[in-house]
Amino acid sequence: MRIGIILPMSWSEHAQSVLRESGFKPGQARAAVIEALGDQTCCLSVQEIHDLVRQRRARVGIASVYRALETLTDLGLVHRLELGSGGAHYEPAEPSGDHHHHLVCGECGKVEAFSDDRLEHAIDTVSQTAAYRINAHDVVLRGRCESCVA
Amino acid sequence: MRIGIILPMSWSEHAQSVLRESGFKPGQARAAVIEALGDQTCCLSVQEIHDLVRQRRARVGIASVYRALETLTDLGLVHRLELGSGGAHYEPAEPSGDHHHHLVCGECGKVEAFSDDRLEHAIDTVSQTAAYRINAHDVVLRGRCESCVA
DNA sequence: ATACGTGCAAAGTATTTGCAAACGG
DNA sequence: CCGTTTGCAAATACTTTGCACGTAT
Repeated sequence: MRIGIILPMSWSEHAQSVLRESGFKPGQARAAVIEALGDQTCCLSVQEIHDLVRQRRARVGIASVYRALETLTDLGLVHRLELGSGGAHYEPAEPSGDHHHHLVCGECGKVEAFSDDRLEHAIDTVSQTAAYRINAHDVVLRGRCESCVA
Repeated sequence: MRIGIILPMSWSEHAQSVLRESGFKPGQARAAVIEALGDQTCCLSVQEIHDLVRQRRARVGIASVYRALETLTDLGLVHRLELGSGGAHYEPAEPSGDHHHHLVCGECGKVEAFSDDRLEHAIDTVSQTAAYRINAHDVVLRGRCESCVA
């Protein structure tokens, strides 16, 4: 066995590399979606992603954005979130498996990330007990953000 | 102050009583939605609710179902769930505040309820620490159900 | 060459809204 | 009566699909 040199790789590079290895051909639209997501730490709506993509490359159709997001989701490169605000949100998935959950303000719609080891541990325990073979989970805390409470 | 006699009250009766106290007038469509939900222990899609409602009373429009569900959700009488399957799901909210979470099979779409004290506790702790004023939370575990794994 | 990727427009769902008629207090 | 509730149809929002053309191998 050969031991490779481990180089720091951004999420965008990682995503492109997984796509290539999975037999996908490079394309402008998908690359632009990956670039847009690569800059994010938390989730974006499809509309927001489309807007970002258009800032860099004109004439990318919304359909291509949806198609790219579906492909990336299937490969486990992005997570799809349903926050109850009418449209799905997407965010890059950490290759390490690390992940966070979300706080959603019901007033202004702001979304923030949080993570908590105890919560993750509790979920892992439940997942092992369940009759289902669990491979993913989402936690959404809903309330009002600081600004909206004031 | 008068102390009332506490009678066991079904969720349906409770919901009707809250509506009355909140100044809503009785109506056939909303009553039918409440009846349909009252029989459930777990969540139903809007389509399923509409179908159940129509089994008992013909000519109830889907719009009335949506309106009833919105009202009930606003009053905290039902919980709305986004399971990622394209449409929202609704279930009666226990007046006691007790609640459960959901296991979703990505293969066949089956949804089951589960609850876990340790998980609730972890969520409560996080909720108190957060900058947001949290008033609700959802947990969804995704995977494959027993039948689909086999 | 051949198959995949993309933009556009059209089709599909899911949900909301406008409105006149029915209904309850 | 008067305001609420409702059914229907139309409108809107979100997402998927069909198709012709571009592009990479």
